Amino acid sequence: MASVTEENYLKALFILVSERGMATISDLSSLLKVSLPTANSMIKNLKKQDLVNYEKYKPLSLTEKGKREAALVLRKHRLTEMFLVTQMGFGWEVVHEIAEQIEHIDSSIFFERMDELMGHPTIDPHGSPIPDKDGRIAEEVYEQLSSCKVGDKVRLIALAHSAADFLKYLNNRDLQLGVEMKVISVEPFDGSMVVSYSNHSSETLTHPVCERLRVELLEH
Amino acid sequence: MASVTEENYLKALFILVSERGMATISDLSSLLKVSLPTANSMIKNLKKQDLVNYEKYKPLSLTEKGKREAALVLRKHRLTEMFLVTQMGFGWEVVHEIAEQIEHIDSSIFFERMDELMGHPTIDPHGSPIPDKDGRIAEEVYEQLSSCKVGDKVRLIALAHSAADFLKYLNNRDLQLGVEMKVISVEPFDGSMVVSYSNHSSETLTHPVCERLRVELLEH
DNA sequence: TAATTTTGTTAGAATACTCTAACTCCATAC
DNA sequence: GTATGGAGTTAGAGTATTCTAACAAAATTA
Repeated sequence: MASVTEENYLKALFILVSERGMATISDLSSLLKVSLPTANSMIKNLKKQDLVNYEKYKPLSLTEKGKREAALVLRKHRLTEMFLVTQMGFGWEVVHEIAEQIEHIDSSIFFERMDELMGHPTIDPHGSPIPDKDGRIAEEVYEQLSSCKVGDKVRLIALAHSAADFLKYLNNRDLQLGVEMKVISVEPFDGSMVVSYSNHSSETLTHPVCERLRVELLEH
Repeated sequence: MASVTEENYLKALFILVSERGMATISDLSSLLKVSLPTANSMIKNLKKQDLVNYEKYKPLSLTEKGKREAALVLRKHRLTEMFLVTQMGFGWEVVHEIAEQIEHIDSSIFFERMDELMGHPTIDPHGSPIPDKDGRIAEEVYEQLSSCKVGDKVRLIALAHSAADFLKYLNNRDLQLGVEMKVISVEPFDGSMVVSYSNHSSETLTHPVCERLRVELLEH
């Protein structure tokens, strides 16, 4: 079985590829905060195990085997996050850190019991899909809030990132998954948006925020 | 902070010393299933960090600092075992394996929340005391069943070991913590005992089993 | 296209943990 | 009291993961 380090590389690769369509060694190196040669040699190692496709100077991808391994780690991560929120009462802004560690626990009964206790959830507390036991994962087909137009009514479905700072920012504005929002105006210069929702009649969100909010279009 | 490996050495040392009064490098080596030279060099490393007292060819002990570190790992282990049993519905025979991994998670809020959700338990599912946040641990003052005499009435309070095989053996005989037992007879030859409890009127327990059952004397 | 910057690679080394082989110390048995 | 066996030690090496330094390839910019 893959080591903790290897699992982290596979997971990072999986996330990079699903977010940007591709990944390079320097993407990995900066995401995992290791030097370029370190990432380089780990990639060679993973290639040898038939977990990544790799040719010198070419972009990286996961093999089927690698995808499956990565998705199973992601499954453990997201089940854990959901467990921490729904069963242990943690806020969504703290669970990522803990789940980063628990995702490497090697115990199928532990995660199966979590899954069972929660009634087999399909998304984590940030709206990301939880892969199934075979490593299959639902496509994320949501739009970014930043691509919406003035007048659009949308529902907040998921977040593209789950850094604590970002989640606290949302907490401070009462922005939770499921909230229905209306786009009041869009600033062409910097892409910031003014939106209304619940009892917030006019909240300004900067472009980096709007990019990370994934929404379902209700009407426009 | 101590690495996972270091934590395992400290915990092993703590348990050996509290069970046998002392520990040697070969005790450690066999408990942790590493070679003697491996244990030897790790002990030198721990001595350098002022976690163990060690002089060449002499028995080992933990420094105050080492005891505290070890007790905090044990706290995480035992809180986890209790959580797995009381909050997640696992049997006491499977929790040790999972707790062996979770005890190394570095997150005080995680374990504090466990503790809180369970109402600050003082013992784990096998009757062993849970050290407090400062690493203080209650003395275990119980007797071994093996030291009891014919006619003694006792209550099962704790187990000296928690290997799955042993716990399944107890499960098969409906032996749980709290059960009141009476010593019917003792076989001088091999130290095995016949006891009665609940709806078991005559159950034979071998000496290794009786040694591992910790009891409180009710009357004799 | 030539120059520059970014990205990727190789070489060589450090740290943590592990091992086997070979030797030494020490307690105990005769 | 010496021989012997178990316990402890040292030396030397291997694996996994990481780094820096130096160089090469590819992409971008001028």
